[in-house]
Amino acid sequence: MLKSSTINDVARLAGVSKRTVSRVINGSLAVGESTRVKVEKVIAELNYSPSPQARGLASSRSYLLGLIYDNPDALYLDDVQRGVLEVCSQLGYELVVHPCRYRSETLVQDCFAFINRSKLDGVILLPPVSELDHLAAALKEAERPYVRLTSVLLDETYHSVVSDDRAAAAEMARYFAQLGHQDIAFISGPQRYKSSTERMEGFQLGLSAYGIKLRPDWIVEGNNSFETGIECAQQLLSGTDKPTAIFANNDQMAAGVLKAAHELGIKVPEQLSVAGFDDNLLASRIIPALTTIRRPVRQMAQLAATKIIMDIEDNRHGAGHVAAKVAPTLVVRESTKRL
Amino acid sequence: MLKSSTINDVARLAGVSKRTVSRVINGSLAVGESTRVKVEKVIAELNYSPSPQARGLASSRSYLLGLIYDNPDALYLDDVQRGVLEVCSQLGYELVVHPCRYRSETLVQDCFAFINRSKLDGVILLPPVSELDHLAAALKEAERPYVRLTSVLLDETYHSVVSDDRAAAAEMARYFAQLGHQDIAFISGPQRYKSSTERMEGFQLGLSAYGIKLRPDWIVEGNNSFETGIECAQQLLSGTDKPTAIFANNDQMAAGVLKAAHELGIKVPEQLSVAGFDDNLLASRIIPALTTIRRPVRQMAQLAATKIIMDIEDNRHGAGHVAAKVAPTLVVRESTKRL
DNA sequence: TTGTACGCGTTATCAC
DNA sequence: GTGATAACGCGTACAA
Repeated sequence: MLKSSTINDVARLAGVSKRTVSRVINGSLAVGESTRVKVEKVIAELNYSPSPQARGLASSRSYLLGLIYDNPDALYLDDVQRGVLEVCSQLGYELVVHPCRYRSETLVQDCFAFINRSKLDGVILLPPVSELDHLAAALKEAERPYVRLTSVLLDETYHSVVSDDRAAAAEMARYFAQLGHQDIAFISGPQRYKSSTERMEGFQLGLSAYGIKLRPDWIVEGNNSFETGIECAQQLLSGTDKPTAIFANNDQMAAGVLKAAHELGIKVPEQLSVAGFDDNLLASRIIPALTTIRRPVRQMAQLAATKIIMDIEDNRHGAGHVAAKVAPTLVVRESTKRL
Repeated sequence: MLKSSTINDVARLAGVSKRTVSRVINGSLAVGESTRVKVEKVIAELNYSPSPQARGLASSRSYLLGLIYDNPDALYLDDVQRGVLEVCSQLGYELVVHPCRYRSETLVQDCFAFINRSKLDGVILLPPVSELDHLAAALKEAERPYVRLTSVLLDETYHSVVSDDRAAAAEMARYFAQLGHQDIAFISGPQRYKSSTERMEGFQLGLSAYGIKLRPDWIVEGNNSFETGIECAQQLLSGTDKPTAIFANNDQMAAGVLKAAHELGIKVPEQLSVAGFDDNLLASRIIPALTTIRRPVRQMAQLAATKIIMDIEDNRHGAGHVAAKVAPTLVVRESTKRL
């Protein structure tokens, strides 16, 4: 493990002082053109790159970003990680991951232990953890840069990247209505999640534009799992009059609906249209392939990384001007059909 | 962002020297019992934790582990991350993720740039990147601790955690045979992956124990994607005589087989038994639920983290004695049936 | 058993 | 514009 060259080596070979090299590295304007060129040449020759460790020690920064989440959907997570990395690795940051438990009493403490231990420069919060206002408040209090990925604006724009789930759900409603469906059911996610209420309200709003109102007994709540999707569907499909279409809060539950329908001998999409939300791996693989909503997760992650780095590098104003809202899109597949 | 306390604060309040505090932190034996207690008390009061930054600078370590992968399966990745973190966060390490491109010409350079930039203490390699002997060789050459997660032993045991895919595939063969199947087809993964050849050979070996031999034209190669799964299945199921069972190299392709069978009007499992490998999210959600092989991914990740930290902390001997092999298990669901 | 002094690689404060 | 020099927080010869 040959030790790499240091700023001293560069300084010596370039015949200048450490301080000057440091200036060049950090793009200070106050360096003579010829000196700068000379130094840059040596840097290139030595293949030198500054040590984040030492850098951090001196400037109390770590060049480390944290990703905090408690997310069941691995695909979503992977997408986020890749999006964040595309931005941050280019700017000299690395990403440290931190799964946690949303319902833990000690969540805030856990997060801060994580942050302090590694002296993270900032953290990105994924839903549903991102919806926790007290966590965000604590972060703000501690003046620790953070960005929240959410389904509705909950914070200043420089702290937020939001996907307009409400509008997306409304679009699904419009699509259902235009397919001729009137008897529509909705399987919601846990009401404690903002994403759940946003999607439900958006769906209802979209439906009402067509004069359609959801029957109260056709709004049931699951916990976003495959299993509760099955249970909710069984409940919905066991009555004498059945819905002709079901919109589930996510793909997992929609898959559960498919399963339940299959067991009840109900054909999808011939007798029942089903749609989900997320467009995760499942959606395109399952039979029939699921009509769903796709969020531009990768793009959201990139925006989040951009914002947080801007904030860290003392340009919160700039961070506020990066787009904060992205639009999910409807993906039509095989699980929905004109009535 | 109030600055946290340092080793000096602890020393001052405990009325001892820095050096002594340092000894306590690092568990040196050469500290008087009363002194130790006193120091530990102050540490607790101050909620002090040493800065990895400064620590690293002084001892040229970073307390950072890297995870290098180019993996299509997000669920697998998530499992690995959680497994690694369970171990390493407890021992004061953090995990930095690094997706890369398996087929890149500059893969080794990329990885080393990543490692050197953050001065990682060690890296964990996931398949298929873990199968690259020249990467491992470079790591060894650079004396950088690493552990490879593979499907067959490719390296010293202290560099390896392997799942016995060969044995697992053989078990699937036995299961198929005992179900009475004789006309069996196999969809392999890319032959450049060791995991593919291991599974194929294991399957063939297992079958031969029952006097069954795979017809050459019933061994087709996909690239582990859903799409190639469909294509391979179409090819397999278009002839006059069809196999009664298909074993695919992974769940994605098995899902493709289900899709193709569905489109061809072939009922699974009544007319065709299908099995996959991985037990990823898909397997239990799809209709019919997939019979497959489950690897103890979480456990493998924990073992890998344990080994690498042992190696880092200069106990390679110990690392070699941690289990290096784990056994995947057969998970029977609905997609297979007695002939 | 405990303490002193210095080094790790960088940034930041001043002078010049 | 440039350069000594002092931090930053911790580990570690070397002494005591």
